[in-house]
Amino acid sequence: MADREASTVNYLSDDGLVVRQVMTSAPLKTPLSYLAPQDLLPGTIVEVPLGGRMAVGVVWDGDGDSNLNPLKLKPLGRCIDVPALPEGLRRLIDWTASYLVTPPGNVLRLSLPRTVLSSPPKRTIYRPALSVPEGARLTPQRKNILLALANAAPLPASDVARLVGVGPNVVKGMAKAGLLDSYEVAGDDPIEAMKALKAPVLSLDQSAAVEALNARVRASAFSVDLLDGVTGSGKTVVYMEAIAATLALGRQALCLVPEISLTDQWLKRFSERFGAAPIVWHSELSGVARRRAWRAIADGTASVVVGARSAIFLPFKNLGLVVVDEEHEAAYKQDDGVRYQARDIAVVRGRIEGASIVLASATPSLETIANVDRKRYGRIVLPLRHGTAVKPEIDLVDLRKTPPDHGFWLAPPLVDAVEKTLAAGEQALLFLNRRGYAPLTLCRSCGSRLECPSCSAWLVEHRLNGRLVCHHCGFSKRPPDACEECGVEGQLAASGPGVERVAEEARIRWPKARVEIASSDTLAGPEASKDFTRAMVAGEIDIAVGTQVLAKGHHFPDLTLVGVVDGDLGLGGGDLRAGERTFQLLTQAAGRAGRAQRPGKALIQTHQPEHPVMLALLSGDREAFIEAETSARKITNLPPYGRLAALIISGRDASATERVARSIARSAPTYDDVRVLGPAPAPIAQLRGRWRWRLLLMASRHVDVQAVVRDWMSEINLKSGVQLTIDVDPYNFM
DNA sequence: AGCACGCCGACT
DNA sequence: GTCGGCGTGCTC
Repeated sequence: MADREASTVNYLSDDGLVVRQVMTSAPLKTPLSYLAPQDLLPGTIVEVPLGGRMAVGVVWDGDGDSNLNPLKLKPLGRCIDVPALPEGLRRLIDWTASYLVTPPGNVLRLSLPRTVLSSPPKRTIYRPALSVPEGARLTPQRKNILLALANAAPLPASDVARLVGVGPNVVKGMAKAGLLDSYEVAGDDPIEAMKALKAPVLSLDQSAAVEALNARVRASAFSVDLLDGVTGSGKTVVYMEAIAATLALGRQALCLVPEISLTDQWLKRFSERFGAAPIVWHSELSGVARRRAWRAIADGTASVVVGARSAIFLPFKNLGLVVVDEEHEAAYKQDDGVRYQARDIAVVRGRIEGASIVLASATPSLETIANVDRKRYGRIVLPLRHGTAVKPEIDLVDLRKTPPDHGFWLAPPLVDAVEKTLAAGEQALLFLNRRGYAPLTLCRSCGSRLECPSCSAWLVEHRLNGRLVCHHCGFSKRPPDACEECGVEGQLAASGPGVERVAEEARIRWPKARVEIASSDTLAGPEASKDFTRAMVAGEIDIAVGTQVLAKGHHFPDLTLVGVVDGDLGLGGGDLRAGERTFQLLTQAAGRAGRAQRPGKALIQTHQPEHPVMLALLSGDREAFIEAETSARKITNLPPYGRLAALIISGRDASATERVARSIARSAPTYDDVRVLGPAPAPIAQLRGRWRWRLLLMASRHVDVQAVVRDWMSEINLKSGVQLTIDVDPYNFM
């Protein structure tokens, strides 16, 4: 770094040590100062003494604190054999910490998981010997191995064996006989190289979109574009070409996906286009896979990564493109720990790295729409391809006029539609975004409800495994025989439907139909998910009853009817994005119907058919919905036209927590353009045994919310088990 | 985050 | 009388 010679205060004259800043994962406001050799580059990962132990840290940028006495500083420890943290990522960590009002060490932990620090084991790899030794037997198997290795990089025995279809001992035997040379190298398995294979045939619209995106990529400068196209318009094809253009420039590409379970079909298409699988990154990766991916991304050998939100903090060496698929998905917002929004972080990273950002969605978020309107983002519209997919016909079922029979959940119009679908030999999907059998169990004798012992939430009955489950903390127990309040037996009644109960109704109404449930409970793991998809495509299921895991991504050619059991679910509550989210989810769910040659139909059951969301769904007029929602947010000064920050005060002691919340509220800032609401008990007042109070700061868009919050927090001294969490741009108001 | 220091219950 | 419970506080 060029600034070193200028920082004379940092020189310790005699032994050539300088003061350097080192960031550790300790939740401190700034990095700490240490004595370091002059030639140590920022980004280097080192061990440092910290509070009587050795901690891992990253050499940070900038000079040390000149107020510290250099003679009292400690020297840093050994360097760790890991690629350095790139400059762009260091700047991103600083920016993110400042934006979220959280210690940068907390953000660093997202970029530097512990598992990547371990050294890869030594491996033995093999290549053909330069000359064939005398008397070595050349069996056909051995010949094949020599042939396979002739033009390939040296490989470990197991890989050679797999390539040729023999056991690994054949390879080792050849090394003993002198036919192969073996040597040891350190490092994880190398990454397969990508090469652009056959370019796809594109429609005219798709070609135009590809041209526009690739011009952005080739400019090698920061840009953001909304790729706006309904399901079936070929968004994936288009942004894959942008990835190809990025690879051609020798830069890396990242594709963010909201849930990693969606990537199966994506990975297949990717391999067809690029001849190798991309690196995947998500929370369930094993230690070895994590280390291999992280190091390959840092040293630049991994050129394409597909990952969940945390992948935005990976140490890319030369990032040229980030695609945020389904950019409107709430899953991009992390809702505990460091509460970041990966889509927003992607845009910031694009600015730092000089990269192109592509936000892809059929139902863009209002935040993105606002940025398009402000001309900060470009917009590339991808119209529906003619002949390949048809918008489903959407109808509302007014539950007030045609209610379901007592004890049932499907109203007569939906029952009729399912019957017609079954008669035509086609498939129906009943959509209900509620897991389990019944969301509530109540006692008919005393009226009490079964509640979680450590959360203020109802226990959800799951009949498939015979338990009552808390969806917030995971607590579960066997259903009791008698009411715990009044002791009366046999009076506990399931109330309301979940997918299991709707499936039960479907089996009663249509005993011959093959009914399957698809929720995160029944489709846990990629295998179960693949099985279900296969059975649907093969026509082995007549009626699928599913939660939102079914609403997206999959393509079932014989599915022609989607029934939304409770369209109003999610419209209530104090969530500012309730309408937007319902519109997006129901649009997606309805979009499952009739994607192939057969026209589809979607029926949405609702108690409020006059609600703007329902009217927008009915007319298929997305723009009208956006306009109405936009003007409502403008009037109320809510995002994206105002700023929000939530303060969550939590603790095990109910009254101490309330006291702290009230005292924080009393010291709230009093500026124009800033309002503070609360404190109010959180809608789920107790979660995992902790009582929670909330404050909401609302400000105009030009207010520096972070500065206001930092200022406010500087006067607050927390004590005695009460914790304060700051959530900038909150999504979750529970 | 870790880890030490610090004051109150059941044990060799 | 100690061993250790985890509440509070600091880390260059």
